[in-house]
Amino acid sequence: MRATLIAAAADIIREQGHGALTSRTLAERLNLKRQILHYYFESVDELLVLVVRDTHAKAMAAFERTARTDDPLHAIWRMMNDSRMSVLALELAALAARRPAVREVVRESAEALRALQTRILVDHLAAKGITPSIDPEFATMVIAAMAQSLAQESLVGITAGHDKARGIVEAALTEFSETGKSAYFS
Amino acid sequence: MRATLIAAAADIIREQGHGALTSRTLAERLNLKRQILHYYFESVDELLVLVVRDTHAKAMAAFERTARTDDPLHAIWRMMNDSRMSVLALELAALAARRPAVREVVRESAEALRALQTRILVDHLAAKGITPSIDPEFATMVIAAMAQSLAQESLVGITAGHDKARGIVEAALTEFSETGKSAYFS
DNA sequence: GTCTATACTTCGATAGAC
DNA sequence: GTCTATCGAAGTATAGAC
Repeated sequence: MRATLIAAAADIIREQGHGALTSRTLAERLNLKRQILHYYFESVDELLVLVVRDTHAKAMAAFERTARTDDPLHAIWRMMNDSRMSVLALELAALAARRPAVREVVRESAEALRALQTRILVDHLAAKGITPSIDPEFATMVIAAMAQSLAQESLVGITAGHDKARGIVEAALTEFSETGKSAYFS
Repeated sequence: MRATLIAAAADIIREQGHGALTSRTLAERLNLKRQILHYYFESVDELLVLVVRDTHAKAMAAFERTARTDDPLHAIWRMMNDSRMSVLALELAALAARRPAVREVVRESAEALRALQTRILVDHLAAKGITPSIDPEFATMVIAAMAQSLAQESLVGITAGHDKARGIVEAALTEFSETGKSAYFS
């Protein structure tokens, strides 16, 4: 039941934003009364921390799976452009900025995910015998920044230039993935 | 007095996040009672829309000034990395995602700012007789995405890799600004 | 384990005194 | 123009019945 509540909380945050997660909205989604939250969790903060930990564990596992594919760079880019992941990440980051109890766990999660993505990139290039002409951590940061920016803009209703931008990024990833350089990001 | 309230609202949003702006916090900052908001504005939504419009006007004017400097690309990058601007932009975007009344005006603002930045970039390269090897709108999007991402991470307490990333971006801007190409972003 | 009942706080908003 | 007073709605949280 704790797991059910954590999953439902993540769904609400993803679908309606972190401001929409209250004891009421959570309970209503499961046809329960709002006091149920305090039976399973000490406070809303405790629930939020568990949502972050659960989301983090799933994201780490998913990124680790991409490392075992032919084209890990594109797989990472596709995952970060999946709105189920990007919107939730966006909301949890926004939440962390204002909730001290959530901040530390989000910070650790973000740093671990970045390190994992960088390691996947480095391993992929090493396996192909490529010495990249760009700092791998920087490449990871740019890819993540672009994916988050596109997601954020979509939430506000901005889509102009998105298809073009995705096309350019994907072409650059293909080149980088094969040569370690890029006409766009090298 | 309306202008004073709008400015104070922007300060609260910048310093404590959009969730901290209420009729109470706004009034207390000016040593007034919370009902004052409803004398000057119909609703909180109306105030927020005016905060967005005011912020937008100031940002447009500031970016237009960068067009008349020697090095408009670095000037734009510096402005977007100024935390006074980047944090407020971040908060207003987050607000827009959840407040329908604010969404449209933020969307228009973001699109106009992007168009202006792209025009400044195109004009700068044209004045130097450079034909860029990268799409100017895409370059604008990447620069904005990086600046916003660094600001967002800073709010969560992440600073690892930031100095390195800024160094790489600035070196790339220098090269791009002079040749239309870049070893990093071309 | 889930419920009812309840306490306390803060929010946005309105009415009306001064 | 700013105040006091007041409302209803929604939030977190606790106590106790079943």
